[in-house]
This record gives sequence, C-alpha cells and structure tokens, in this order.
Amino acid sequence: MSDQVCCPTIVPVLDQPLLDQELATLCKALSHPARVKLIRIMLAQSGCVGQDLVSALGLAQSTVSEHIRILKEAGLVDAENQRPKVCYSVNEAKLKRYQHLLADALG
Amino acid sequence: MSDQVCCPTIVPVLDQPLLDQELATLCKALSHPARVKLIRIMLAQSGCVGQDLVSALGLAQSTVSEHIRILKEAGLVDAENQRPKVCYSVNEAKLKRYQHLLADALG
DNA sequence: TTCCTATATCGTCGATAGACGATTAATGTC
DNA sequence: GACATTAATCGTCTATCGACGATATAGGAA
Repeated sequence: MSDQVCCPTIVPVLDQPLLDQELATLCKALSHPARVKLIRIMLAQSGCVGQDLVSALGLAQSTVSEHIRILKEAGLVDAENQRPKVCYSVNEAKLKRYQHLLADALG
Repeated sequence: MSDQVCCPTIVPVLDQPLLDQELATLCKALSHPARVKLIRIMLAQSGCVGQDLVSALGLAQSTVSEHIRILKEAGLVDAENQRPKVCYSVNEAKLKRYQHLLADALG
C-alpha cells in the first residue's frame, strides 16, 4: 500500500474496460498523421473521391486505401459507392461520440 | 480530376503537417486501453504511485512502466520523484492542448 | 467485346508495439 | 554493511503497422 505524500487514499476508479477499449480504438484510428489529414480534408469538403485523397497525401494509392479502410473500420468514415468512384465522408456522429468519450473519460 | 456528385470542387485544405503530427502523436499515446485507464486513474486521485497502478492494471510491473513511459514521452504525464517511489500525475495543460487540437482540426 | 478508370486486396518487407521475466539503480531500514 | 522496496531498463519473443508494387474487381466508354 502506498502512502501520504502524493496519493493518500486509493480512489477506486470504476472499471470500464469497454469504454477504455472504445476510446483507445478511436484514438488508434487517428494515431497516424496521414489519417488525421484525411479526416481534415473530408471535413473541409464534405466528402471526397479517393483519387483526390491520393493526390493530397502524396502516398501510393494502396497505402491511402489502407488508411481509409482503418478509418472506415473505426466507424469514422463512411463510403458511398458511385461506381467506379467512391465518395468518402466523415461520420459526424462518430466524431461527436469520440469527443464525448474523451471529455467524459479525461475530464 | 474528380467531378460533380460528391465533391464538386477540391477545397484546398491547409497543409499542417506539424499539427497533424502532434495530434496523431497524442492520439497514439492514448491508443491502448491500458493507457486510457492509467490516465483515468491518475485523474481520479490527482497523482498515483506506480505500485498502485500495477495493481490496478493487473499487468507486469515492467509493462506498466513502459505504458507510463509512453505517456510521459507524449507529455501527458509528469513524474515526481519521491525515492524510492515516484508520483505520477496527468499534465492537465497537455490534456487541454489535446482537446483543443481535436476541436480545432476535427470541428 | 475491348479498353480505361477507380478502388480494393494481396504479398512482402522492415520497423515498431506490446508483453514478459530478469536485472539494475536508488533509497530507506534493520 | 546487508536487506527490502520501488521503478527503470534490458533482452527476447510474437504480433501488428505502414509502406509499396502488383494484381483483382467492377463499371463506364469506345
């Protein structure tokens, strides 16, 4: 048991493994600068075709596609098929949820 | 060049590689549930000794130490030496900066 | 049908993450 | 001095990430 100076009592912090996991997963999705930029671009123009994202990032098409996949998997990005193109856009609800979780967990 | 339906014009999104990187780095620090929980615990009791964190997480001491190191490296956690113990606490300023960055970049 | 375009997926590679046990370093205590 | 306690570091292992080129897939256009 630890003592006085810095933490006199051990506050029982609620175990919230699901929330910890959800927040961590969302953070992970944004843990790469390319993915942050993707979100910024999509927000700025309310949806964007993949080709333009490839140009904007200056990475290989397969690499950008993979970043988009990760964002979709986290629920942060939606894809609307307009064959042969695809329109990607930010899922605003998920973004809000993310910020809510953050505010909730981290004050 | 892409056309009409989903993104009529290509909005020139400001290149902000430093901000993208900073936000991504902070997100990465929180991209593991154990680290989210560490922050939650530290916030709940305004500082905490390592031993208690080890008990709370149920992971090996070396593993917890590594998670703490990552949080310190991101600037999210400060350590105050109280030999032989160490008191860890959340750097509130950095936390605020994180939320500010998020709000700024992601609306 | 035969191309062309746009996106997704596959396979590969090197780098990094995450876990652990063992060890080290720094103190306080006996 | 010998010992116990606490945290940091080291070494090792497996798993995952991030990049790329090559290929597959699905439509539209000629």
